[in-house]
Amino acid sequence: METPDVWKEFSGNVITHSGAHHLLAILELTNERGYARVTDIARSLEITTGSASTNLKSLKGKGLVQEDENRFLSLSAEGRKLAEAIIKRRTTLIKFFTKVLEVSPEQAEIDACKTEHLLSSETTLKMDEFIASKH
Amino acid sequence: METPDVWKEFSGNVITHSGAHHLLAILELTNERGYARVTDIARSLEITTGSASTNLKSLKGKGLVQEDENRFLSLSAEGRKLAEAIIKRRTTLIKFFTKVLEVSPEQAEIDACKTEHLLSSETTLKMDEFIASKH
DNA sequence: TGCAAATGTTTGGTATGCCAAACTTTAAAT
DNA sequence: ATTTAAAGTTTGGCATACCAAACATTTGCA
Repeated sequence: METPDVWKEFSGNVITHSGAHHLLAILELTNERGYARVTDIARSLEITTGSASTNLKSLKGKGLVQEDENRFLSLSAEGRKLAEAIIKRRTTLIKFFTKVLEVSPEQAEIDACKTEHLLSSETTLKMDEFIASKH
Repeated sequence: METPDVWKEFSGNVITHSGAHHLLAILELTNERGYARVTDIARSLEITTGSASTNLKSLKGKGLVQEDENRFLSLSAEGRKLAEAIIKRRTTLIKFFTKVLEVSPEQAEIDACKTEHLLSSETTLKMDEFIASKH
């Protein structure tokens, strides 16, 4: 039978798919180019600057993103922690899907991308341990 | 670097989390009680009948849900196929998480619920094969 | 038959998240 | 210095998806 308390947890996720990718974009852009502006993030995610501007305002409001006097964006400590956790999850997922399950790299990337912000730390940790012990 | 064509696939899913659970509710209710009305689905998912009514109208429009002259709802052939595929995925995921990864049953259920409509058939098939070969 | 309860729909509100287009601001280049 | 280009924000529109509350319909019982 349905278990409503479980299915409704979907909407209670700490970060949305879109939000997660904005954080990742900031992290990657600053690592690769040294800076991340609204335009850079919009280009990276292939959305309009208008959408990026609105989304980033929301992330700023949540204390995950900061902006300096020259409009350069960066992650707050909390945002950075979140982004790094997601990257860690993605790496684990892709490794697990391709190495353990022998899923094609293309599909593994898509599945990892769709679920990296949703799977619990318990499950990804267990995947990590599985890889470590058997491979 | 970001791969926007991949991250954007999230929104291109065939069915949303909410939609999936409406289909599952219809399937389970008809199996267990023989019928499914708007009220039954709303109660099952713990949403208002107003929300259920609107959501089901949309699913009817997509040809996944049908309604007879007495307002009893049922799945179309396509809707049934989709719902059964999701149930199959959920079963596989829970089994894989608990048996292979040794994730707690509670967390396995939550993670399965969050990702059952998102993971590709390739990945879930590989999980199935893994369970079959090693357990 | 007629009214009350059950069932179902609609409306207005909130929130996310995308777009296009208009607008403002900032920076650069002649 | 003025103009043009780049960068950023705001607005209105669309779609999903929830809610509460008002409204409509149907059903069942007295």
